[in-house]
Parts: sequence; C-alpha cells; structure tokens
Amino acid sequence: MNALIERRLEELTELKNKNFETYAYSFDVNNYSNDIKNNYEALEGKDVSIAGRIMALRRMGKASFAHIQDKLGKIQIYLRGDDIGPEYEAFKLMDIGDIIGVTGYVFKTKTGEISVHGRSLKLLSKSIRPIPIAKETVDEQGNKVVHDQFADKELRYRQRYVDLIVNPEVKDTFIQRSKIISEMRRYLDNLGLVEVETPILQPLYGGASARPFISHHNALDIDLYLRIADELYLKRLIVGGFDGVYEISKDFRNEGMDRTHNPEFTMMEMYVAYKDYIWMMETVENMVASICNTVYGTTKFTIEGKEIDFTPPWDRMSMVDELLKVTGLDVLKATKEELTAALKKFGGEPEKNTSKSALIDELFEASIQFKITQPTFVIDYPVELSPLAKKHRTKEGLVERFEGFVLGREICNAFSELNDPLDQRQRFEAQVKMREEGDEEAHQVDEDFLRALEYGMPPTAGLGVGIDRLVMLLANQPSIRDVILFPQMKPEKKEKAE
RNA sequence: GGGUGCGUAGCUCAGUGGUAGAGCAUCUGCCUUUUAAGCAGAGGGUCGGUGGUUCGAGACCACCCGCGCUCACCA
Repeated sequence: MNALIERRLEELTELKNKNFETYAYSFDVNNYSNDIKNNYEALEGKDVSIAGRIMALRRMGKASFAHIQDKLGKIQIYLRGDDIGPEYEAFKLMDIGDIIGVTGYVFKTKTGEISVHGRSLKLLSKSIRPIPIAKETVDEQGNKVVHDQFADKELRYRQRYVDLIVNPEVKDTFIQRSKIISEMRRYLDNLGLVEVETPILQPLYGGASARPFISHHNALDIDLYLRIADELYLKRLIVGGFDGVYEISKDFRNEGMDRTHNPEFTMMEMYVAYKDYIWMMETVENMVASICNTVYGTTKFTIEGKEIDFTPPWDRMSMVDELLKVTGLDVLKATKEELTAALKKFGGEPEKNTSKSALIDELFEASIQFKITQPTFVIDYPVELSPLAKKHRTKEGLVERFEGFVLGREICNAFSELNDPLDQRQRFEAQVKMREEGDEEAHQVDEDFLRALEYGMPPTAGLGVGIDRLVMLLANQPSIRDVILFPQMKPEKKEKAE
C-alpha cells in the first residue's frame, strides 16, 4: 500500500540531496488560471506568475506539459529544459499533486489552448500521498466527460480536502453557500438589525423541541447544554431594547442523522420589535428573492427536476382550512380517534401516546406537506405545537405562526412572538405536563426568560431559517452532507501509523 | 433502531467454488507543442474484519465494522 508513498518520499530525499527547496516559504502570485484565459488578448506574450497544484502531467523527454489548478481553475503550463535549466531536473522529480509556482509568458499552443510557457519553476510543496486524480475528455457535443472520478462518498466526506481538490463542483457548492450567507447578512444589516452572539453553552435549553447534547463545566460542577436554538436569548435582547437582532450560528440536536439532519447545523434567527408574522412573511420572501437574484441572477430554479419560482409573493395556505379541504376534518373539533383514523387513511402511522396537536401535525405532513412544491407559507398552527408563539388575534385555538415549505421541505419557521408573561408561564407548564407524560422533547421552564418577559417585551416577530436546507435547495444538493464541509461521521477505524 | 444494497490495487470497476484481473495512476526506457499524449516493458493486493462450511472461499453461511438508499424518530 505504501509503494506510491515510498516512491514519493524517495523523490523528496533526492530533491533535498540536490539542494532543491521542497517546502517553500512564499511565492509571489500575480495571476490566476481563469483570469489569464479570460484576458488572453491583453496578456499574450506577457509574463505571469501563477501557483497551484499539478493535476496532470505529460512528459516528453526534454519538454513537458502539465495542468496546474489554482483557486479559479486549471491552466496548462509548458516547460522546456532549455528554458528553465537545472530546475528541469527538479521537475523530473515532481508528481501530480505537488504544488508549484511558475513564472513565464502567456501563449497559445498549436491546438489553441491558452497556456503559460515557463521561464522558471519553483517547488512550493511536495505531495507525498497520491491524489485520486480523474481525467477529462470532451465528447462530440462538447461536454466534459470525467473518467474514473473520485466518487466514494465515505472517503469524500471523511477526507473533504481531497474531495475539494479533485471535484471542482464541490468547491463551487461551498462558494455558493458562502455567498448565500453573505447576502443574507447584508440584507439583514440593511434592515437595521444588529448581529449578536448569544451563549452556545446554556444551563437550560429552549426555543425548540429537541433533545440536547449535554456537557459539563468542571469549575462550576454543573451540566451545561449545547443550545438547540437561540430564541430565548435573542428575545431577552428585544426586552433589553434592541429593536432588531439576528444571529447566524450552529445549533446542536442530539437526534438521528439522515439526508436532512446533521447533529450540528447552521441556523439564522432574527427578532424584530413592533412587527408581526404578516410582516415577517413578506420579509422572508423578499430576503430569499434578494439572495437568489444576487447569487444566481434569477428567482427561477430547476431543483430536482422541478421548476421552482421564488418570486414574491409566495402562496399562503391556512393549515386548518387546508386540512378541512383535504381530509374533510375540522381538526380543532375532531377527536383523537377521528384524527388517528384520518392519519391512517393517508398512510401515516400514529405514535402511541401522541397528543392531539401532534396528530394534527402528522396528519398535515402525511396529507399536505409532501405535496407542496412551490414556495408556500403554511400559516396558523394549533397552539399546543407552538409554546412560544402568540395566540391568533381572531382564531380560537391557533397561534400566529408560519412555516415556509419548498418541495415538501421546511425552510423556515416564524411567529408573532408570545410576549404575555402569564400566558407564557401557562404554556411552559403545559410543556412540563407533556414532559411528565413522556415527551422528552417538551420545553423546559426558563424562569429567567419569564422574568425578562415580566419586565415587558414589545410585540415582536421572530424567524428561524435552516441555512443548510436553504443551501441544499438553491445549490440543488440532495444531502445535507453535501452542503456541510465536514459532516458528522462515525469514527474511522484506527489505521496503523503510516 | 428496522429494511435493503455495497465494501476487490492509489482511483474507477470486472471477477457465480478451482493460479487475483482491466483501465487510469506509479516505475524503467524513448520522445522539445502534448492534452484521457504516444510506443515498449515492469512493479503494485491481509479481496473491510473474525469465525465457519468445503479437498479448495474474493465468491457460500454466521457475526462484527463502515458507507449508501429507505422507513421510523426528528425540523
């Protein structure tokens, strides 16, 4: 197994013996691959200095071609022994994967490929582990065909650094992710919101229904929880007089992993005083449309083969009205037995000891949610499902809450925030009862949060957006692992030291 | 956690019980405009692991490890 590595170590030793530097300190780069290709007319015959990783090698005795890859892409270099002198001896000891710096002039080869004719060459870093390099051809239609592409998903996730080197579209996905977050931040800043940081280690976890990771503080000798949401701290800041705040950061939930769940994931939460959920719906659709336009230049996407249009306004759908239409049940008046029967009719499997509100939620998922394709706000949820949302101003038994769905998947959750401290205390108490009845994910009572509400919180609209899922949609990636650089994996078997 | 599929050379993959294979990558030789460079040759394997069945196992059986898909749980 080590034959390839041993060979490279020998080359490394040989380079050192010949007094070639093998791990350089710096190199002055003044051009990049695709910039050179895009500005050929201006650069033809001019000297450029580029640096990158050797991705292909074609040696022909005393001259060689290679492709090097930098941050923008690949470009061919041409090296002749006559031109670069003794460095050509070093070049003979270089491999695919080595990082080099090249200075030379821009030219086109016989076949018309824009290339750099090297005048000098410097090894910047010797690679001693072979990279799983793929080769490319172009078919009759002019499409790129990649041969033997590095495809092993396990290795790609575990060794993302290799994935990024050899699969350019992976890097592109993460650049898209970065741009989406940047544009979101810019949009929220322009709304006048203040970006804040609140505790990740929390003595009580709240703001969502989920099981937490538990840690321990030695000096205080107390357990602390990794947050499952930011909500209760951000609302404390609204109490404190910030009119609008947001936070973009990791939350942690100690639950199963699958295509749409990673134990740590990125959430954007925002809270804006004096606004309600109606305002928030408009803000969400406008913000997403703005991100789409800035990052992709359009609000119309093809995602998983379906045309999706993020152009505002998005559809609004009342949860209970739609359930009445689809199932014929007035879910607020229906009994648990009726709900269970309806759920079974739609192929759902009701959990034992499930509350009525949970049954309504499951019925909604089974009968309606999965069919939602275009961006849609589902509004007005049963009160039991939403212990932090404000009671609906006109509809009994409901709260002012919406979730945004695209392609059957939730991308955001928002309410008119509950600011009545007495009501909030009752809701927490109802959660305590659910916990006692076995619901591990019921909320805890947060007395300090209640105390904050007792000082008075203005009417407030709040929102949470799952960034990973938003990126999955816009970048058209099927798994959350494809939008998280280092997704959680089971521990690797210990390899023998190499 | 359940179901299901997969794990063979650095990578991508063939191999249905009888000597471990191919392409690319690597190495040697030739080659100063090649581009999946070419030509000639060579090396490279604990077939995920442990047991078992068998005269004989990469293949069959059991268990274990890891990954994918899917269901459940869960946003």
